[in-house]
Amino acid sequence: MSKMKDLLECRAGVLKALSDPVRLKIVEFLKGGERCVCEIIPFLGRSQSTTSKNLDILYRAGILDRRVDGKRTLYKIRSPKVFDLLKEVDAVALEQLSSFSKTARILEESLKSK
Amino acid sequence: MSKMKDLLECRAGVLKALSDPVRLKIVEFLKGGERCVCEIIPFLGRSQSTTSKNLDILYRAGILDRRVDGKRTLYKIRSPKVFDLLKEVDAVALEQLSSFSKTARILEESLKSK
DNA sequence: TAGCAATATTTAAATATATCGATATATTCA
DNA sequence: TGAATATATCGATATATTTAAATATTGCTA
Repeated sequence: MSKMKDLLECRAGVLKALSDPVRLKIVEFLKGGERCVCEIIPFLGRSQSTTSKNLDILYRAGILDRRVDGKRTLYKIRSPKVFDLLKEVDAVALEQLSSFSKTARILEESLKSK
Repeated sequence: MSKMKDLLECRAGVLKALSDPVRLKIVEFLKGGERCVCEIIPFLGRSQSTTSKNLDILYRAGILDRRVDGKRTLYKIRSPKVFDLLKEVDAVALEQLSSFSKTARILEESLKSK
């Protein structure tokens, strides 16, 4: 009965793909819709190879869709459910960290200013 | 204006704490309510020090609460919102991976048998 | 076809993470 | 107080991750 183990591995896969600020930034950027890698690179401010690798990680985790158009590659969010997920992450971070004032204040203000 | 950066770091913190199968297993176990470390150790099947360290990671991420009672330490889920979060993770994994049949089938069956 | 442009992939180095055995710190109890 | 128990912390090691430079690949365009 390692069904439970498999479930936990799947969950961990999605969570791990999202647990990096650079990749979260990509997800935020793609909120605006499909984007070319050539637009994502300057937005991230990382090297081309780093950007490409992080996009690939999100793609293989099933979070992004990819489409080749000529010599461009375009990425987009596969399902808006990711945003529901992130909303829950914020809720957990907010509620559960509200005692540890510093982090909570940062979060609260970040959310307010949206 | 690195508010966005801070927000992303907070998110990444919560996500990173949860992105490990051992720690997800702890969270599942604590669904049953508050538990003593001495109960968690045999359940996990990891060393005492590993167990203690993983509990600490979840505690410092604000996901678990900790209470000392005599020579025991008891841990529990700080807020049931974590389960909402994990539900969204499952939803993303399911929907977005359903094309990659293998992983999806594993997940689907895991969820069915609950 | 030659050459350029956009991406992906490979490689290597730096950093982070997971794990365990050993040791330290409390707390209870005789 | 001293022994026993429960847990945390330290130190070391193995593994994984992140990143960037260099290289490879693919599709345009002249």
